Amino acid sequence: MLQQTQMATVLPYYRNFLRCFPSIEALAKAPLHRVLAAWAGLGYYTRAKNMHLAARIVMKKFGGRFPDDWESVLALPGIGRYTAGAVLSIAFGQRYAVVDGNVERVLARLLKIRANLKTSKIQKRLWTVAELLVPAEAPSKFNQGLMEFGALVCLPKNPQCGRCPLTAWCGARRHGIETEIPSPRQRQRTRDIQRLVAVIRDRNDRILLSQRRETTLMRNFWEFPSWEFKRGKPPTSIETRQSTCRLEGALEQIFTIPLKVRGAICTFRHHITFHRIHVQVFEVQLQNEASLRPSIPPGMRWIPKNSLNKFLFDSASLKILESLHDSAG
DNA sequence: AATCCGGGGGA
DNA sequence: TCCCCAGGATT
Repeated sequence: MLQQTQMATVLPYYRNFLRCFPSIEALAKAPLHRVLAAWAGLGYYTRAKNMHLAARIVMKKFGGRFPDDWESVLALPGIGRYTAGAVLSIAFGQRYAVVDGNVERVLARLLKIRANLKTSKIQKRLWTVAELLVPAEAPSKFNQGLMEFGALVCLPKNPQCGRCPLTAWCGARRHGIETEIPSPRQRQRTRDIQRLVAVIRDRNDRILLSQRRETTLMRNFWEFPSWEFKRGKPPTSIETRQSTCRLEGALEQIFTIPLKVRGAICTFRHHITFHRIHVQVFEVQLQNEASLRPSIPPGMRWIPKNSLNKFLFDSASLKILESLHDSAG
């Protein structure tokens, strides 16, 4: 859970997760959708999938007992060099190093490394140093202490050199360049994506939802039928008419029943990593009021409005749901 | 050895 | 908008 996610963000999820799945066995036996439900809102959902799979592997291959050797731990899905080191040192007291974002920064300042820390050359150096530093005695305390030191004292923006016990050994401090290290990382260029969302209702005020299956991305999550288009630049509000046509075209390809785009419900932007998704939500109605059993594509379901809360949604879909409540009064 | 990964929180 | 976060997998 803590991979690329701050401690304060993780804690409530962690507590709830352990309530839901108090043991490896409980986690392994649970269906994936229940694991994802406990993860919903935390992001990077492949972590949940990996942890679930890892629990099943531990049950099958290690009889439910978490392995305590480097190769076995590292081979588990979702566990890389950092997590393997953390588990082996903290849970099993073995002498392995950890280099997370905090340790990276602390060591880079101590060693006065001005280069990009993400290159494999520098990473290799940082890991080598961390492995030299970690003591055989209480590696758990050393590793956690080093990470905590980075989080509380050797801060990214305002390093607390005034109350740092290591200034005498700090190369960056000696040259007065502690705020210039680590060097700014190069950012991914954000990509604009246009997403057209159809809120389709039937005569009983049920709403059509589809579940993501084909994709590995956010699989099992439910969403409103939607179509995405890559953009060179963000769409403008003037393009609503164009979007309507585009959505109608997409609907025609999927549905055999006549549908009519009524109008826009809301528009908002949703950011995911380096994607900037311009979401346009449209109200869509069944044209043929007489069709009692409107045939819908596989993977889609009519959901009564009052049971929407039983389904797993990502953040963007939750925003749409909120707007529906708002517009419904 | 880069590059990508479809998250979220805080400033 | 920018920056960071107890990184991992893929190519």
